[in-house]
Amino acid sequence: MDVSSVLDGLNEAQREVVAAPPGNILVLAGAGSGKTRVLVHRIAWYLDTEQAAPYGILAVTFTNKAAAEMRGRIETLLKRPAGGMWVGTFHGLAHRILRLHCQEAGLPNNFQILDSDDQLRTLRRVIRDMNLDEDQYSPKEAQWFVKSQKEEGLRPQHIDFHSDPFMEQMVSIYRNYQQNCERAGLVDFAELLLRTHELFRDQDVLLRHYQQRFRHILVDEFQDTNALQYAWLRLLAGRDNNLFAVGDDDQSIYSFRGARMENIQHFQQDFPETSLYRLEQNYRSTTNILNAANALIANNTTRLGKNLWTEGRPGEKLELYAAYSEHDEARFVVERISVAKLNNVNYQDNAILYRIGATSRVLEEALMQAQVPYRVFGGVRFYERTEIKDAMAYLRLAVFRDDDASFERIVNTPSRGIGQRSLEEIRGRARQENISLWRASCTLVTDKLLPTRSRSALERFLGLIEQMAQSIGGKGLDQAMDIIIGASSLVEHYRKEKGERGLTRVENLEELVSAAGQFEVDEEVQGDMEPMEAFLSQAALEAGETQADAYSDAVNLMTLHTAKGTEFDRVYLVGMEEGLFPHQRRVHDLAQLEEERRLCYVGFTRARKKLTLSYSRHRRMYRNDFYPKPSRFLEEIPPELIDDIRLGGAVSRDFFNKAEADADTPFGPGQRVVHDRFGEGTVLNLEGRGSHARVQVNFEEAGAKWLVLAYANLQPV
DNA sequence: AAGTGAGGTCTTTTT
DNA sequence: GACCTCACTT
Repeated sequence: MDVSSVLDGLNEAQREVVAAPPGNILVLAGAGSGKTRVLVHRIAWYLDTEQAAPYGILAVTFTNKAAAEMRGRIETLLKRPAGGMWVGTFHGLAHRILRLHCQEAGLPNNFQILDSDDQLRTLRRVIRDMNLDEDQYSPKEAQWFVKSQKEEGLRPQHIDFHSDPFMEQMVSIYRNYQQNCERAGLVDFAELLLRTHELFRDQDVLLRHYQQRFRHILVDEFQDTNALQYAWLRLLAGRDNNLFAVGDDDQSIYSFRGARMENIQHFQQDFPETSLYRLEQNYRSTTNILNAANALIANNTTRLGKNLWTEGRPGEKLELYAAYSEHDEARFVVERISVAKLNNVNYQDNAILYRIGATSRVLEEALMQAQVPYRVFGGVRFYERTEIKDAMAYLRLAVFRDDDASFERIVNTPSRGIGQRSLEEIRGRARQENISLWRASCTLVTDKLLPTRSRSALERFLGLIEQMAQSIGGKGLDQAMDIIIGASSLVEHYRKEKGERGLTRVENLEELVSAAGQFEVDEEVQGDMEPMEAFLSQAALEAGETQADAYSDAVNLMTLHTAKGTEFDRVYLVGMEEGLFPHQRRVHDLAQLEEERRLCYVGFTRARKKLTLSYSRHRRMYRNDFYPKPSRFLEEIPPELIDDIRLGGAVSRDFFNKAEADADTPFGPGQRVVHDRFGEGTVLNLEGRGSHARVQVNFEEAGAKWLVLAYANLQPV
């Protein structure tokens, strides 16, 4: 085959990486430098030069989206399906391995996956059963503890609690939780990785099998790997295989979920004879944007070092808007977007980014008012919604009775007379005999150990599940789902919920039936699984989308974290305020502050043509008023790269010094207000203080007027 | 056992 | 402003 086509369209540095001799390779690739591109071409190059068969390649990412995209790009490049290659997420691949070797891994062959929500519920249960104070031993904290211990590769018996009674108790919680999971055949996310790691570590034959198979291992976004994933890779790569890792330490923004930037820094020590490459040419942004991003990130001390450059033109300067309130800020952004739309900039080429999700509300209101279509990324995903999880729990229980998490979830949903008392009985029995809740219930019913009323309620529930299991036998997935939902009375239950909420839930349940109908076993990813098995695990492993219609022309709203990996012509980064960004809780520790700065860097480098920053001098959040200072990150940008803007032509140069002014008047120029008699208008000017304060408002109908604030009863819009 | 109202909390996110 | 948990009532 023609090798040159794989190298076509790559720059010198990229070509060098793609065609590098085999061995361990670390590629430090800056934002927009063609990171994934290089990885995809590297795979194609292996195949085309016949250094590897698809069967010998393992490509790993973090998200399902990235995995799907990678597979698609490989196939496009090769112009044929990439059969036999393993492409997936760490968790997806670990899951596949565990399914193939469940016996060796000590798991039942129909084990189920416990998602974070199930895990938290289970832990809360465990803590209560231990009669511990939930304030002292919070389920959240226990969840964090269990997760981080597992990520360190530690089982309860390995943990040294240094005779600290609190830690000792945490270890007990971990132990009991794990016993619960074993009994119920449940595996949480971290467990997927840890089990696989232990499997490889303890079963030499298996390890050697996979080591000999996957001669070429490729990892994207390497800076996001956690300790366990790193150990996993080290084990699998062994001494002889080729590990190809691509990452950017400047875009490491996930330490809070266990990611270790150090993994990049230790790579060269841990993987012998590593060749290091850098990709520093950026193909995305203008010089002005890149210079701002470079200047910003240069303030970080713990960097491997990299400087992005571009051959592009300087482009427009950055813009900075100092708003009077979050409403003013939102209106400014919406107005910019609307004006741009008139100049043929599509809505979908704009993104509004923010540090925390709560910021989106005001922006959404402003967009809605201006009738600008938008979509918000993030939020609760399809398979995470209450009603969907309920229906899935019925299905899971019908398929696998020992699934305690599902049992707990639906035993009394909808309410059927099985209350706390009965449940305590069931749990006690389960613990005593070390059996699942289902089996405990069965013995309680046959031994007639409950009050008649509770017993018959429980008996009806057991009968319901048995009957479900029978009637879905041999049926297609969608039919089975339909039967389950019908028999569960969930629709009737949720229809009772007030307002639009209940309606959406019922719709979602209907949607679930069609999702089950459309589900196809992905041969490349789940070839070894039964459809039902594949469906249930997929629901847990990839919780689905939050928003569907990707094709419509709409403004994109998302948090900075969600924005990683995306790019847009025009980016609006709002809320550039101390306390909000960098976030209050992350300014006291240098490492955390630097991660905030990297987050800012990620935000800047999303923009192709135009980057607009804004902050507000007044922000009402939760239930408090804040008068924040502009973010320190703004001061780290060379001033000559920024234009600073005021609507109506008035430009203020000294925005850094006057953040505290006008703190006692709720209105500032640019603010939209409504007056009882004159209707809506925009504040033009302000004078005086206290009871003498007057505002000049330009009303849509009545024109410009001066009003005394104390009498005018103006309301912000 | 089930339904209602008060009170506390509120980064970021994937699997 | 919204959500979740808990305590109280019916």
